[in-house]
This record gives sequence, C-alpha cells and structure tokens, in this order.
Amino acid sequence: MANSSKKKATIYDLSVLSGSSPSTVSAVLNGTWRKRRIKESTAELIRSLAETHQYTANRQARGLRSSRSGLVGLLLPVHDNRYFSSLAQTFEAHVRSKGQCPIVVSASRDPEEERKTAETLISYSIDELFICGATDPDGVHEVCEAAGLKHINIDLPGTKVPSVISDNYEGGRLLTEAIIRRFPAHRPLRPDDLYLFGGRNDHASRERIRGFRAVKKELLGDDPDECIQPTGYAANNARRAFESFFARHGRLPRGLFVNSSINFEGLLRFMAEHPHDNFTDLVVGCYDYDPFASFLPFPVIMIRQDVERMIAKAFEVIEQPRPAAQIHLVQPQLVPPRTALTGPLDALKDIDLPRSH
Amino acid sequence: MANSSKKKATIYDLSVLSGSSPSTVSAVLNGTWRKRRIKESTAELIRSLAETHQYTANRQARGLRSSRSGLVGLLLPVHDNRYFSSLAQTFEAHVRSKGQCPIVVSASRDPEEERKTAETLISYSIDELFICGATDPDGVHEVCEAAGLKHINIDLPGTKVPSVISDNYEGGRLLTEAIIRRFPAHRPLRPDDLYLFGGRNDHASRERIRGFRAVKKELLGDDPDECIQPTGYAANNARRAFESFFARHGRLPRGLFVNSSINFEGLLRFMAEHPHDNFTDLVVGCYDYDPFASFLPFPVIMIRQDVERMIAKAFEVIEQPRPAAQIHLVQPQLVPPRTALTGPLDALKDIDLPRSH
DNA sequence: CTTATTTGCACAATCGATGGTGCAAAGACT
DNA sequence: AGTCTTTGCACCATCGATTGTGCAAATAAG
Repeated sequence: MANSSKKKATIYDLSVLSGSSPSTVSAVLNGTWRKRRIKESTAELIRSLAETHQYTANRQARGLRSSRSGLVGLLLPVHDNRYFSSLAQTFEAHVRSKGQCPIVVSASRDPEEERKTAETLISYSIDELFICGATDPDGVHEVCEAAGLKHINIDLPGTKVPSVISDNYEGGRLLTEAIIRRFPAHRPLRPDDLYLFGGRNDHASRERIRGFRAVKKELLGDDPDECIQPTGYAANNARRAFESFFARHGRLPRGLFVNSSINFEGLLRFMAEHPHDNFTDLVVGCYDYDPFASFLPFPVIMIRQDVERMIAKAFEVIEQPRPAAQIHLVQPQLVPPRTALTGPLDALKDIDLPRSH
Repeated sequence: MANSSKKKATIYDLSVLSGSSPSTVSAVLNGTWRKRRIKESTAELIRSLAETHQYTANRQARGLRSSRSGLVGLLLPVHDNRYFSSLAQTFEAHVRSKGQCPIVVSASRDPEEERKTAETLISYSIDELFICGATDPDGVHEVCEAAGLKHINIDLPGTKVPSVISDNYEGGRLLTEAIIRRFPAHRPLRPDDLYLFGGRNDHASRERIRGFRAVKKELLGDDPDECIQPTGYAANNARRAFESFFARHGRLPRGLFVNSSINFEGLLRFMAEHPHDNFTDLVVGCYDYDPFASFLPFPVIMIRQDVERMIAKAFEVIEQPRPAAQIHLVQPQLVPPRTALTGPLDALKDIDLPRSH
C-alpha cells in the first residue's frame, strides 16, 4: 500500500509527485488532455501515479465547478413493490450504462414530500430527474423548472413536461374483458358481480376505471356505480373495503378488478381471515404483475406494465432538446393465470457459481 | 415569482441583498449563527430573504468544504425483490428521520461492481455506507477503509466491521422442522424426500444448510448429500435444477426448502410447464417472505427476516465510536401458510383520500 | 472620561477540480 | 541567424459554502 496512509489523493498530490501543475493532472485524468496538448509521456506518468495512489476524483468538487454531478435521480412512490422496484432495477442499469450514478429515492405519494425530495436532489446538482408515479407531478415540475433541471414523468403524467405512461385505458379494457370471459357461458357474470377496488383519483386509476366501465357496459350491458371502489393505495384500506362488502353480502363479488398489487395484498389480508371455500367462484384481475400472485389458487389475471420499454422511452425522450409536453403511451401486457415471466433480474448473470458443498 | 428568473440563489446573492457578508448569511442559514453572535434582527432579515428567494444551499459546495455530504448509502444486491426493497424502504425512513438523504444503489452481487460502486459513492463523499448482502463485504471494506468511511454489513457478514444479520442457522432449523412436521404421521417424509435448492457458498446459505442438515438428521435420521442443491441466486438456474430432478425422478421431492424468493420464482417457472396435479403432495419452505407466495395452492411455509430490527440495530451499531467487528444476530420469524403480514408500507399514510368518482 | 469587555460582523483561506489565457521553449521556414 | 508556428504546459479565477481570526463599535466597569 504505497501511500494509502490516510486521506484520498487529490490532483494536488499528484501534481507534486509528477512535477506537473494541477491543471495538467486534471486534464489528464478527465480526458481533456489531448485538447490541451499534453505530451503523451506526461499523461502516461500521471496516469500511472494516479493508479498507484488509487486516485479517484472528488465528484463534489467537480460538480461544484461544472455544475453537473453525474447523478441521475429517480423519484418513486415506494420501494417495497415489485412494479416500482423493477422500475428502479431497470433505471439503474440504464444510468449505469451511461457512466452515471443512479440515485433512487421514494416520497411516499405525498405531494409535499415529493417536492421536498426533489429540492434535496437538486441541491446535490443532479443532472436529470425521472419523476415516477408522483401524486403531484406538476408540483415537482415547478421545483425542477426553477432550478433548470431536466425532468420527465413516468407512470403518472404531468402537463408541463413529457410523460411516459402505460396505456391504462387499454390495459383496463384488456383486464376487464379477460375477467369476464373467464366465466363460463352457462354461469355468466352479472354486472353487479364485477367490482373494481383500489386506486384513487389519479390519471392511471381514472383511465383504468374508464376502460373497466366501458367494457362492462359493452359486454355485460350495465355498469352500476357502486361497483367502483377506489379505496386508495394502502393494503389495509382495501382489506376494510372487502370486509365491508363481505359483511353486507356474505360473499365477495365473483369478479374482482384489483387496482395495484398493493391492494391485492389487502385482498390477501381479507382472505387470511376467511375460510378458503369462500373463494371457489372467484376470478381476480390485478393491474400489476407479480409472479407469485399469478399462481394463487384461484384464477388471477394480471397486467404487466412494460417497464423496460417505459424506461427506454423515457431516456429517449429526455435526451431530446426541447421535447413536447406530450404523453407517450406504452402498451401493457395481459398475463394469463399461472404465468412466470422473466424480469430485469434475469439480465444479471449469477456470478459466483456454487461450489460443491 | 420574485426572482425565480433563472439560476438558484447563493449566499452571495443574499449577501448583497441583505447588506451582510457571505459568511454571515452562511452562518444564519446553517444554524451556527448564535455561536457567531449574529444579531437576531440580522438573522431574521436574512431568513426572510432566503425564503422569498427560495434559497437552498448547494450541497456540493457545502460537502466540498466540510467533506460531509449528508448522503447515506445503501448498497444492495438488487432492487427487484421484496426482501431487499423492504430493506430499502425501511432504510430510507431511518435516514430521512435523521435529516439526511438516503441513496440506494445495487451492485448485482458482483464483487467487482460492489467495490466500484462503493468507490463511486465515496467520490460523492457519502457519510456512511450500509453494505447489504454483499458477495465480498471485506472487499468493499478495503475501499471504505482507505477512504475513512464508516460502514457496516447487513444480511451477509464481513470480518472487518460489525455485521447485522439474520440468525440463519436458527431460521434454517425452524423452516426445516416446520416442513417436516407438515407431513402427516402416517405418510412421513423420508430423508431423500426433502431437498434444499438455491443459495451459494455465502455465509447465509451455509448457515441455513447447516440448520437444514442438523434438523434432518435429528428428525429424519439421515441427511443424504445429494439433497443439497445450492444452485445460486438466479431463477432460471433453479428452474433448471427442478427440471433436471423431475427428469430423473418423474416428480419433485415432497418437501422443498427453497433458499430465497428468487429461487422460488424458479420453482414457479418450472411449475408453469407442468400440470398442477404434480404438486398435490408438496410442501415448500421458502427462506424469504412474500405475501402472495404464502397463499399459493400448496402449503408454503416462509421465513420472514426482521428487516425493521436489522436496520434499527445497524444504525445503533454504526453510531458507536469504535464498534467491534462482531456479528449481531437478529431472529427471523416463521410464517405459516396463508399469512398476510404487514410491512414497511403500512407505516405510510395513504394521503389523497379518494373522491367519489 | 478612560479602560476593559462584549457584541456584531467582515475578511480571507479553504475544500478539489475545471477551463480560459498566456507564455516560454522547440521546431519550421526563409 | 531571424521570424513565425507549434508544442507543452503553468497560472489563476471560479464554483458556493464553511470557519478561524481580527477588529471596529457599542456597552460596561471603574
């Protein structure tokens, strides 16, 4: 360990060691040295010194000077959810491949926290911000705009900058139709047998509900209002809604459109309290994909949002000079019951092959 | 919008506006002003100016000067996994409550990438690093050590700094015993009917396997080597292992100890290819908890690692001046089939109550 | 009224890297 | 040999905040 004595080496240390000026060292190590006509041999010397002294640039200093940090932010509602965590996983890979550092933060679907979190990220001079599933995208926009920060919406659209979102109307239609068709012709679903639970007054929920109602009207002939129960995005709220329905009717609706896997967890909590034979004539459609949920002991039809394409599209759009504040729709995918799809983790190689025990 | 003209306000702008020096402005805004005997009225003036001009400190500049950034890092293997994402969720809440900024990054279980990622985080002058599930914790330690960065291991232990991990031996025992006892006395499990799949040569897997083998020996009287199949941490590797077993035996083992939910996904992929009646005499124990998996159509016994306690303990230990490089065990919890537990998301309030549609 | 103390703040160096500018030495050309 | 280019690099201001130090003005003590 040459001089791994204490603190990190700086360009000034290398400057002394190499006999060159700090600016020369800097130029060599950040790649601008050809432009500055540094001799090849000088560069070589500095590079080798940097190597032996384990030099790595202080990015705060660099960021301060250049007002760019190399950080790219992703603002999520929550981490603990397969949809959002697969977004994070995919986002990370993209950012890493561009040589930048991903920084993923959640803001709990709280508009105030969303803005404050964006402020915090801005104070670190992040280069770009991907605003995902924000409750108030335009509020976050204000903050970004004031700081001159490039940003884009994902999953839930805003009105000021481009948004990349799922085609929730189409997804809602697909899922609703699949639920209905799952019931045999001799015991068809009645309109008041198909309920939607979960979601709130956000763009995604509204579109899904619109699709749900349209298909119900088309295929079942009616679409009663009480079948729409936008109970929010908390498992226990959904659970209470199921309990309440069950208390009133002594059973669940035969067909359930569950908006988001979080609310599906609410359904599980409900089920844990009731004997299984209550659920023998049940078809669940869930707007979100989870491999385990797909194999539950009743038919579960799921919608898988196309995370890869959404992220790819978002990066494509954000790189444009002045992109229009338009909505880019990405088609989601209908997943039949008992389907195990691959995900972002399958792109990773499993490194350390197991040794024999 | 007073002067939200273009760029962010700095202490120099406020200095001019207030007629005070930049150092005074700085002191007022970072809270050290009493120590510097700034007049209350001066402070008040500056604070109000900061307010109207939406001043927020440039943290890169602050970090450069003070060599602290307010960033606290969490290095994960992957995001897209309920266990790790719930760790991230819990970690975030802790860091936020201390007024710092969490930064969560994944390194794909690749030792090289783990070190490089740590280097990157260090170059942003993060204040602390939580190393979670690292394949080579001691390698990351070297990097942190050289930079004088406080760090701690979670989930997988290192030898140089403290580690907070699950009691995997005990967890392995609990889970194995629960699987065995699940079989009725008149059709008991034979030793070669209980297999372990997944994991590699890491500390957690070794301990779980040790617990598994000990209990098998105790309860079933034998413990054949071929029942241990540490197929790594990739769903498709596990799937292939199940396929291969199935090809040889025409069925699966009656009892399965599946190491990690990722490998459980491999089991699902296998199941998707085979008719369901192959799995009527199957009990699965999975070392990881997932609410949906808990409700699958065969008995699934799960281990829930105590994420909250692990994170809390890790913060407690890392705050000690010179903590011993010891292992802190946290007891995991056995989760019987069909159990819907609450998680970190339940701590969040669901903000925007749904309006009537 | 003088000296000692306290109050209130300004000054300037500093953190580490970047990039514009300037200038000596080496080489090319007449 | 004298002038013109080109090469190779050093110098210095700068990014925005922090912090040790110094020093007037206001106040207190004698």
